[in-house]
Amino acid sequence: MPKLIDHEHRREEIAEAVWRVILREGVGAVSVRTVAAEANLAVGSVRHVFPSKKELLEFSMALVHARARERVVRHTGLHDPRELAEAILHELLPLDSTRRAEMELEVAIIAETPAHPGLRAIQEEAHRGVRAACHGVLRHLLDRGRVHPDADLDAETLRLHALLDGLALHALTSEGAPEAVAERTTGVLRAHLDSLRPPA
Amino acid sequence: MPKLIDHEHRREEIAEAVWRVILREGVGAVSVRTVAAEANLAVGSVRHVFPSKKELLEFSMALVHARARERVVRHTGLHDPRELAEAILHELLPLDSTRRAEMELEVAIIAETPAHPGLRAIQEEAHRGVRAACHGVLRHLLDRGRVHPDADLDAETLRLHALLDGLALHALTSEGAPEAVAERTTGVLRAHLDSLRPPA
DNA sequence: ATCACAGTAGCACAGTCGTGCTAACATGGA
DNA sequence: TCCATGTTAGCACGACTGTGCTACTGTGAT
Repeated sequence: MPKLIDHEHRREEIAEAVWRVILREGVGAVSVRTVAAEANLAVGSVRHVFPSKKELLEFSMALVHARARERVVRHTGLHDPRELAEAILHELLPLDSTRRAEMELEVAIIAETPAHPGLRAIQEEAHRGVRAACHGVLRHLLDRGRVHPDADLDAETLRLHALLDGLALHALTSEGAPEAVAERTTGVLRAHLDSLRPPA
Repeated sequence: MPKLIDHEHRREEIAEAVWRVILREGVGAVSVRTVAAEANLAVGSVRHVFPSKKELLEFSMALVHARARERVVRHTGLHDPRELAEAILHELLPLDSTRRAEMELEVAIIAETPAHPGLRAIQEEAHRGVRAACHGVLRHLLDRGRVHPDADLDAETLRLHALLDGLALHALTSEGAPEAVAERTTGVLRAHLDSLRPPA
């Protein structure tokens, strides 16, 4: 038997190279050659693991969502419902460079769907995941009396989800120091959750 | 004097060809050649008006915003504050094919900024415009007693703006019949404006 | 020591890209 | 009628693209 390579690990290394290229030069700069150079591999090696560009791109984008999902579930043990809510929702906002990169990649995915229809399903699955997270957070808050009992849970889920993604988009495109942007973003989210509380 | 061409008109025709290419095949498919073909012009004619691809792309994207702005200001005469608010905000949501196309182009602009830094300023100007529209709408509602007088106008502006763009993003990516999506989107917005009203 | 074969390296092909450039064309003022 | 010139048309260049393909390398089980 010849030398064996951990395929999954290699695929993730290459996907991360794809990410770096997109963040630095945009999706348009992603090519088998640029990615191979970024990963310090020969083109042949990349194509050995990803036979076509389509698979390269789809795997890289799906991995973005997988990583985010991992981070979110890591918070599910928190007890205080408000703490849990903010921890989970903050994972889905571009508050540091890692999460910011994820959001930039998310936009790139959406923008690329006309050219790569295979990305649509990947994007939709992530969309449903975030929606479910919003629903879960609100349900938890409602059950613990932190949300007005007359609230329409489904409607509030739509509103929170839209607010969350809108804040994410704005944090991505707005100018200013990262800390100031993060502070403003979390402030809006905090105020929104406050506005859902039952009267004291 | 030889044949004269209305340059401004020609530029808009070409920009609309750029839009069609982006919507059908993605930003990556925009090239001097594909755009010339889409506009039924020779490459030379396109390059006569837009000497480089950079200018072609930047003008096309700026025109997206100009068109949207035109539509928004057309509503400024409305009397009822709530009617005015919804009319303006609806112009900024992808509720029909025209506005949907605009939102797709908006995402393409954001995704292209790493590759074309000149688009950043264009995007930021549009961002400030929408923010100002949200502020104006809320100020108007507040002055007419349709918003709780204790409300923090600046904070509510940030929240409404994020909600609006989040709803726009979701209307863009969500599956389902366009009418159903539009109904759900406007419903969330209506509920949000209701939640800002002073107690009866 | 041998050798099957996973992994690496890279050439070749046909196609597209942006841009510099020249040449033809057509038209309105003289 | 004639010509200056705005407009159109398109060739040429070097660079880049995705993919098919072959040749080489190194390793670990036999």
